[in-house]
Amino acid sequence: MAGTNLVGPEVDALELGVVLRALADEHRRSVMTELAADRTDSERGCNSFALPISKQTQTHHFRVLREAGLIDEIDYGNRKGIRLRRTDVDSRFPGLLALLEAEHRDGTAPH
Amino acid sequence: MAGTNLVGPEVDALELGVVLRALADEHRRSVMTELAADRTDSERGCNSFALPISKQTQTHHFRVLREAGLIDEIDYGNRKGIRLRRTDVDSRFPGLLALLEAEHRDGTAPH
DNA sequence: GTCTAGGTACGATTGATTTCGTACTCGAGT
DNA sequence: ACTCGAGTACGAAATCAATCGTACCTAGAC
Repeated sequence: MAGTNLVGPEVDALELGVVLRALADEHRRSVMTELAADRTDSERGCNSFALPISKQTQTHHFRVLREAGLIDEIDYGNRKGIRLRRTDVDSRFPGLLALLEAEHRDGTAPH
Repeated sequence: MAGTNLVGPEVDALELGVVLRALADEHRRSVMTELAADRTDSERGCNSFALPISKQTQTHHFRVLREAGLIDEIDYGNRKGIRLRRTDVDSRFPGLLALLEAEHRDGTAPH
């Protein structure tokens, strides 16, 4: 029941190159802009992002985000939770999440 | 003698995806971190960056940076100048250059 | 135990990106 | 005019990244 947290790099091991390569992909960036815009930092399901790609490819993208140190993945066995590593990212790359949050406002249709 | 400025996108046309893809490459990012760290924003020669790649490949990388809107390229015919579009980048993506500048401090050997 | 929904492992394919070889252009200097 | 240094154009090779098909695993519901 208590999911196991899949490992990612420590705060001090975060590398800008890896992070920027992770954010270069449109799908991964759309995930990150949503996470950055949600200030509650609540855990989210993997398929709450409505990505127009197969589940195998989603697995790949979430792994890239985790290995870049941007998110935590919590493995429950038959499902998975995603959470933004906001404090870590903010401390290592201040201003980065603000850029993504601004992009989310631009990319979200006004309602 | 007065070089012609090669065209890049207007400020409002800068796209985060294009910018992040441009910054994902190590060589292009090393150029950008150097430019971001130099607060005088002086024009620089193309080969003042000591990139360990052929000149054809350098041409390619500088073009990517220009088309992303990050730099201006001034063509003098037999040589070329590079200048950071600091105000444009700062106004469209505030905080981005600060991230690159911080990376320059980390990546520069202490002397 | 069986079934099902969500996720992963592995491999193959496809597409994009980086890189460079060859040939060419341009301007400065002699 | 000739040469030289710096850069570009074009195309090919090589490398890397995104995508998916098939098969498999896991926890929960029945």
